[in-house]
Amino acid sequence: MSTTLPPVRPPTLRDVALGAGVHPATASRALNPATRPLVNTETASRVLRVAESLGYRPNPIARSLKTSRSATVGLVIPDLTNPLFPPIVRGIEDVLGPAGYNAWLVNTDNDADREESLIDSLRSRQVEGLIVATARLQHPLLDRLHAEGVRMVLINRRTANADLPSVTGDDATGVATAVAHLADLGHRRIVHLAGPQNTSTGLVRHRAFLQALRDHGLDDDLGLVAQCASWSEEEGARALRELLDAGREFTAVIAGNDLLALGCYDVFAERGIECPRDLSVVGFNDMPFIDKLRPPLTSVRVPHYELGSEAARMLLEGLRSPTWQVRSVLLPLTLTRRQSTGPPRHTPAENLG
Amino acid sequence: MSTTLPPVRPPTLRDVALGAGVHPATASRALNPATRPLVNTETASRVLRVAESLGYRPNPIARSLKTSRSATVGLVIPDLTNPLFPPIVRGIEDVLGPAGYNAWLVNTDNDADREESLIDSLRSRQVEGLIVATARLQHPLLDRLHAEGVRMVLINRRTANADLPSVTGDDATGVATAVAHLADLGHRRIVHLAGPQNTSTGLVRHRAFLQALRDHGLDDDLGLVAQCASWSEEEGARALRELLDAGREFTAVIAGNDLLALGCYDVFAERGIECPRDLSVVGFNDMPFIDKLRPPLTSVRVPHYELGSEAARMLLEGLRSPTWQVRSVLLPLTLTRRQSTGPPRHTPAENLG
DNA sequence: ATGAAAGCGCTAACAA
DNA sequence: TTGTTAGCGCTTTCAT
Repeated sequence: MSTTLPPVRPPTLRDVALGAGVHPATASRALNPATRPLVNTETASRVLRVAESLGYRPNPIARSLKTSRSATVGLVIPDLTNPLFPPIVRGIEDVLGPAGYNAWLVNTDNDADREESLIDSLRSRQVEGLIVATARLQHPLLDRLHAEGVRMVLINRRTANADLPSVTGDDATGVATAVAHLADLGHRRIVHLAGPQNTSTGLVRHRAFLQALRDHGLDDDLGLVAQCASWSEEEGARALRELLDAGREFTAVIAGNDLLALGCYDVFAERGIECPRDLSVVGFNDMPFIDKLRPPLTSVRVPHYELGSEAARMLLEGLRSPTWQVRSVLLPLTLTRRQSTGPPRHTPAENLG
Repeated sequence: MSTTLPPVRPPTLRDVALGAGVHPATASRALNPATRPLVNTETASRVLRVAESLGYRPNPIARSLKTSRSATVGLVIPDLTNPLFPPIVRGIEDVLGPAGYNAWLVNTDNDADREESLIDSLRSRQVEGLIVATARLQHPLLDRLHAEGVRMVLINRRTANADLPSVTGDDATGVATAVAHLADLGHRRIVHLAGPQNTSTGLVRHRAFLQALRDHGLDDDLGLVAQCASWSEEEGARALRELLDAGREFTAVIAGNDLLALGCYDVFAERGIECPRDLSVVGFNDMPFIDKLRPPLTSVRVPHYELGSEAARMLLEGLRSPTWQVRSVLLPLTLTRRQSTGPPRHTPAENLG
């Protein structure tokens, strides 16, 4: 004997206005802290009370449609399964949240088409800015977005186009520190597993490596660098095997990142190489759990959380000021010394008393 | 002497309609594949041509406002820095993408308030469903959402309320397999580091452990379980120390998950315990890079990618059919045997010929 | 201090 | 097959 109830529809601004006996426009003004001063204090509090009692929640979609804003920024990640990114995301969210912004994450899987379509979908949802972790040195899509005036900060990697604001690690200094550490231990023949040269991290670390060798008066013949096609364990293992098979003599390896270094560990096991007695290794990033390896990996620590928080701060600044002073920030890196580096087995003659 | 140009406004449906000489409604029908059959083939192709040439992109915000739909689902993650989740996300996106859906990720940081506000923000953005990885056994918020008819699938963990559809690993069987493996190796005194008992994974694994001990006729006094307050290395280390300090005798540890097992490794180093000679360890999840530990960790593999893809399929089904047959799925787990488990040092007397 | 009116861009009855 | 009309829920001139 029950009467049919109308479907429960969430209360709208109109309902609040009706309940408070005011026009929707007035209710809108009362509800928005920025415009609240425009309305009579008593009226305002009445509106707020009614809104509260009705459980009114403003509809952000309607608001976006009207204002073309969304209080949201998009986060473009190449591969979430890389342990690098979660701390970056955390850093970004910790800054964005208190500022009233949400972050929407998308995962491109390192696929340029997917990247374009995802960025498209974010933009059409009125995200107010982008934080992009997928930069390649040549990146027409990002150049175009920048030209269109899209608010955007690159993170972790940069493009060759220095007009795009970015927050990255100071890779060159990081590599120099790693080389200095190994040279101090007595190493004279150091090799580098270079990451993809179409990324700034791959290229900068590679160049800095060669420069550091020269600075320390170490051998810098090109045979001491092996190219990796991707930032993966497999490529790291392949590259190290290549150097060993070519009969190169070396006592230490600087890997372009920790995943490449992880690949080296596989080769150690495979070929009975003992680390660091036979070969020292340095990684890059100091990613989570890397200290749990045997031996724990010496790695150049990149402050990922700070990368994220700094990029978020920079973007917020850009969203606030219409004329945006573009900057690029390099954050300092530090070497975390662990047991994967030690003196070379045969101390070179020139180092003996 | 330049005239002021109007700001470049992205073309709207109206612009397309104007260009094609039709009414906006007709243009809308032509543009939407589902309604295209309603319009004259020639007209349709004309509209499409104009849309193409104008670079028209439908505005999903306006569409959402009108239709109350969004082609988007929300993904609620407790802590993205846990390596568990990236593969889950990948599995979800791989199913959602081809179905025309986007996923928006949010990170609750295990904070119930943050969780509520983020879910709120997703819902107000008209997400059509939720995949929730934050379930606790008692979870009033999720109960309420379910009661409100929100389309939702729990993943990895469940609530005590079995009405909520879920996709989880078959933890009980997984634990039984681990115990069987250790028993086969000759272990008689096995301890368990139990994860938080307010999560289904923590509780189910704990109970299954006790059951498995009984099934194998092993000792099951309660002193062989140590409680961990969180799924962290620190708690794992603390719990193991507690058992050792209490003078418990045991030859093997089943950790509630890999992070707890990682904590055990710290204690091994600290106390000069050699694994597996002095103590065997089994982890849970088989998370990335866990095979790179020394010794590589034996772990119960949870098929995270499949958890994600299955949950996504289930949710899509729910979105399509108004009457949703709620199911809960348990995916089978498998033991990945590595070098952290071996026979106990002293084979118990009853096992000697 | 408040109300009236218009419209953000789209879709879905309904009518023709 | 196409056009008319109305409205999703909100904000923002403009007028009072």
